Amino acid sequence: MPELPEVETTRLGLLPHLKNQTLERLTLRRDKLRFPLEKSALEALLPQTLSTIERRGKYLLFKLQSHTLLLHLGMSGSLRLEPLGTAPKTHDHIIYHFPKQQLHYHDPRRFGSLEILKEGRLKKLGIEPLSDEFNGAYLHQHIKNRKSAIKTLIMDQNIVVGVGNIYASEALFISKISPLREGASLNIDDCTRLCQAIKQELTRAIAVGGTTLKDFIQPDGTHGYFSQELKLYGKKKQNCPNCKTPLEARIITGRNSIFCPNCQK
DNA sequence: CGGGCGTCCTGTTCGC
DNA sequence: TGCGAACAGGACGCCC
Repeated sequence: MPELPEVETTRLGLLPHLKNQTLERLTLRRDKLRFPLEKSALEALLPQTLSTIERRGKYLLFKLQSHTLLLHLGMSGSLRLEPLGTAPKTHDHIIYHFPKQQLHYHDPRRFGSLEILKEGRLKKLGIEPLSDEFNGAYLHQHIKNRKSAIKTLIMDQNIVVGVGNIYASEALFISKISPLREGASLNIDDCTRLCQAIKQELTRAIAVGGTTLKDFIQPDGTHGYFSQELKLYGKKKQNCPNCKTPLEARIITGRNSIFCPNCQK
């Protein structure tokens, strides 16, 4: 479930501990995650200093001197710092060894990935949702000829990155737009409201995540999810928090989608 | 290129 | 109560 806020919170939690530390080696405990792990190529790169950790969409970029390691958490991935010598738990697939601690990549469903960043790998990604470029005009331009449901379009990483099923549903609820509407049916004003809602939700979630940063270095690996704040997620069969109409659940492009048929038009 | 769907996985929740 | 089935979900590949 990591969407942009969880990835950003992870980045912010790790950075003070790992910036400018030497990544001495990696332990790869399986041959593949989502993709085969490039074992020999990864081993050949190390040791190297980790200069910083950046984020692009839902990807974490571990910047080494000569290369960048690209990590995606998939839907069940998490990272946690552990003392040197800590034994891996079930589903800890990768261990990053640093001089004073080790970083465990944990991912029960193994939808995540680790690869050496190659030229062009991220070139199709859309813009960052928290950038100034992401606004009503940009969104309108990119969806005005599209027949797909608006929810599918804001989750399309080629248009805007970082928005997954949870925050897409929340943002549509806040902006009172039905997730079922065709992209082309939204006018500039709809797009502006939706952009603002996306930015607001992501920003709030990062802020809440920031208050629970310590969780990322706890052995349980708990994330700073925003779950108490979510208005719809996990609430099928409940009533709209605004108007008390029963919430509706529909599958949109294979994703369960919850919305209020009264508030969201 | 757009759009729809299947696929990868396993822990959790659901329904009989 | 206990069991198996369905579900959860990001990104990519495939097909039309």
